[in-house]
Amino acid sequence: MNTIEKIYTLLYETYGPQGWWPFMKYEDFYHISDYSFPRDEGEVFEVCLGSILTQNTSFSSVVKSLENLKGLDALSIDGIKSLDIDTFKLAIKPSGYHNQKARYILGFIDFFEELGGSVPGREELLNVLGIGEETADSMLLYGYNIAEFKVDAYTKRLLLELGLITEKAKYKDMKKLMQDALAESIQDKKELLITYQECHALIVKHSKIFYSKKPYGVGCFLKEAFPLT
DNA sequence: TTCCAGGCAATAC
DNA sequence: GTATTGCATGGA
Repeated sequence: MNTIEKIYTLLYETYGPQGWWPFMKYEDFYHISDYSFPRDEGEVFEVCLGSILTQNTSFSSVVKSLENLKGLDALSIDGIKSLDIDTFKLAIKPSGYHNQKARYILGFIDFFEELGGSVPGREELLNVLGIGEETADSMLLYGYNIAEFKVDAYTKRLLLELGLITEKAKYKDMKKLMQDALAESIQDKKELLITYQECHALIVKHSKIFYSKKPYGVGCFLKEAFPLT
């Protein structure tokens, strides 16, 4: 087992399955151990919407925005389109950058509707204003069930602290590192997809505890298990 | 009060 | 291609 696989195993044994993506219709927003989601276009859109809203923002703030939209009966494409722009901005205000994100979301809706239910390519997504590498991978991984590993600030912080990358590592470097390592002993496509989904979620779960404030990694059992590997 | 959150685009070299 | 800056709110 390679180091990344060992890290994943330790995290999974510690925290259990996370069951991302969280959905608003559930009491606790998650569907632990149920990987049949998303199961319709509306849920795919909810993941994409959340992916944009959560940019540089805590998910608890995103939940507030989603609840605002739900309260306006606007947690859907048609719902959002029925709102006037100021009402929409106000609803997503808790997530920050509401002026930008409102533009991004409306632009994405146009793109999403043109897809007509087909699966967008990664490059295609990256051409949409407001969608960068992480957001694209978030949509593909959790919205479209495509095995594109999602790297975020936590992932970099953790890999850095464990000495597995250098400060210069780019998004695509870290993504390849994670994907290749996790794919090493997994042949089944669905199992690999679920592993990518769980792994990112577990990294966030773990990092919220040990890598949110400096100095990073104090008390982190991964650092003890893999001292400067 | 400061720091950080499940980033991205525009701009300047 | 790399570095810097603006975008904004909420919680610890």
